[in-house]
Amino acid sequence: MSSQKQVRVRFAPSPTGGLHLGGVRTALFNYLFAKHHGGEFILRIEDTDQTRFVPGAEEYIMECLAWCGLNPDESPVKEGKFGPYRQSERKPSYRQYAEQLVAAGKAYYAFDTPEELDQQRQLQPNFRYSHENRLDLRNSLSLSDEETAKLLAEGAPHTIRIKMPEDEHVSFEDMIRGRVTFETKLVDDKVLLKADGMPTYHLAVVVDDHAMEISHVFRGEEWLPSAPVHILLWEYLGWKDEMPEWAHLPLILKPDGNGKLSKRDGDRLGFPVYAMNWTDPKTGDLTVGFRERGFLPEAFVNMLALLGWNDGTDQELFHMEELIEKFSVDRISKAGAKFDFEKAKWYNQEWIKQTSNADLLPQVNAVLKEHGVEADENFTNSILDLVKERLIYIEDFWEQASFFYLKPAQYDVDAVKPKWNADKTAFFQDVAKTFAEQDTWTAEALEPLFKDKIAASGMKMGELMMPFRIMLVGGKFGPDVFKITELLGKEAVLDRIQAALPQFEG
RNA sequence: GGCCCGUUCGUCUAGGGGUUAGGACGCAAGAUUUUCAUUCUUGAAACAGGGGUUCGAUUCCCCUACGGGCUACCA
Repeated sequence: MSSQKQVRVRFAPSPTGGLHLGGVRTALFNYLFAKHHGGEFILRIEDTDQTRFVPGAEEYIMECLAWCGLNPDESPVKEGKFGPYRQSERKPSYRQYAEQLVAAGKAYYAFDTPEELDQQRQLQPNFRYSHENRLDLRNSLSLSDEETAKLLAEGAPHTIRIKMPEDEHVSFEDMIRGRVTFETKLVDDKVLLKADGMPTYHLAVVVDDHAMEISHVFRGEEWLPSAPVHILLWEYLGWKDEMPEWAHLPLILKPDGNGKLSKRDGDRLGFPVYAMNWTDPKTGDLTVGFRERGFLPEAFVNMLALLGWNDGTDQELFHMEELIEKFSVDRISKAGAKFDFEKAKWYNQEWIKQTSNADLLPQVNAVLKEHGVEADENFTNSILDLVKERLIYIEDFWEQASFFYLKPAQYDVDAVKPKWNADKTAFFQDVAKTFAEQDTWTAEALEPLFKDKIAASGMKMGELMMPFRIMLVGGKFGPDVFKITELLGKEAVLDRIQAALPQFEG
């Protein structure tokens, strides 16, 4: 039945927590599945009255998705036929369905206050609101109809809870895990509608998925224990035949130790956990995101897709089109995956190598600007050719190439001074003189010139190449020294030789 | 505690009744190089344990252990 359905999938983040690795990956897998099957990807905001007012949170989510290239077909900003796309704006329908369940005997009014329930939990360590004790608590099952009617008429605060069957098995076929079975007697009577009239996730997700004709649900494994509640709800609401297929994704775990990856782990271990910079609305603390840390979205998405999925070959680098084409649910692994930041960095490095200069240049220019440098694009483009494969992050460009733009502020004198002598000074004065007269300023022309002089001087190559490099660069690193010489240009090279010599002699 | 899910190198994983158990990251060594990086080559490194089933189990089944998730009027 579902195989004939239009594939429609949704991502339903809450606006309170920012978009971390797990969230983006859930969005990604939803997206890949939908697009692989030519279906639609819908963004629904799972907000409530309390959480909807986090300033900018919704925009943040949409910006993250856009950065990752996961553009929803429908969303709060791109409306379609299944709106509204914010849970807070769908409020009226939830109560109606909850009442419908009560009328059908599948749910009931519960008048217990949170305080009363807390008390129960104190008394009984394993307290569950369930068939075992629901008749001892204050609800429409234990009270007479008159009492219930009276309480409702008085406007007594109440919730609506699902009435779990006493002894049934609920089972379903998970697309990733196969058949999963639960005993209803061990599941509690979850609250469906809160006293404030807002639905809990359990009610909202079922009502919304039905209204939006969702065909497949991909969500984190942490939802697996509440799946029986959702399955029963689909059934009780009379929508059993329209129920989506389920897939519970393995969790992303801490790199060290155990447990779900959290924002704290990033701070502790020095890597991002959010797609983009995230400011905690409560504490005001800023957590650096992958984007700001210098990740290419292609690398970020690629890395996330391969965390728990592979195409069965040794291929590790995929662009989005390829991921869509090759995505397949039965290649999703079952076990949680520890996040490895080293591997994430490797993906980024590989993607920088793969990305054209033209695409990289705007970001490189931004890095230069941060350091107060404005430069000719062609000049930067040539430098990029030289240093591209050394970059793990775009920001590394500055570390690897700043000497092209700025004369070294200090030199690694320890590397040259001890072995310096008057012959070397003379050698470089001679080089400077020859270079000054040189017309063809290319690496190919300059290199033989320089090497001939070395041969003539009787000194060793290493004794003179290294000082030359340090004159130009400041340290013992960087690309081919004659390429640097070429790009720097005659004037700058001569200037740097003269600037460095006194330092080496001292 | 209860329920549910999981378990192949340190990490991400491929594989699957008979394999030298493959790849990648990281690590180590070597080659190249005027430096650093890149690149290339090589190396160390894994089937959680115990029972079955079987001629044969890392692969299938069960148990145990371990890990994780959930157990809110949060999602």
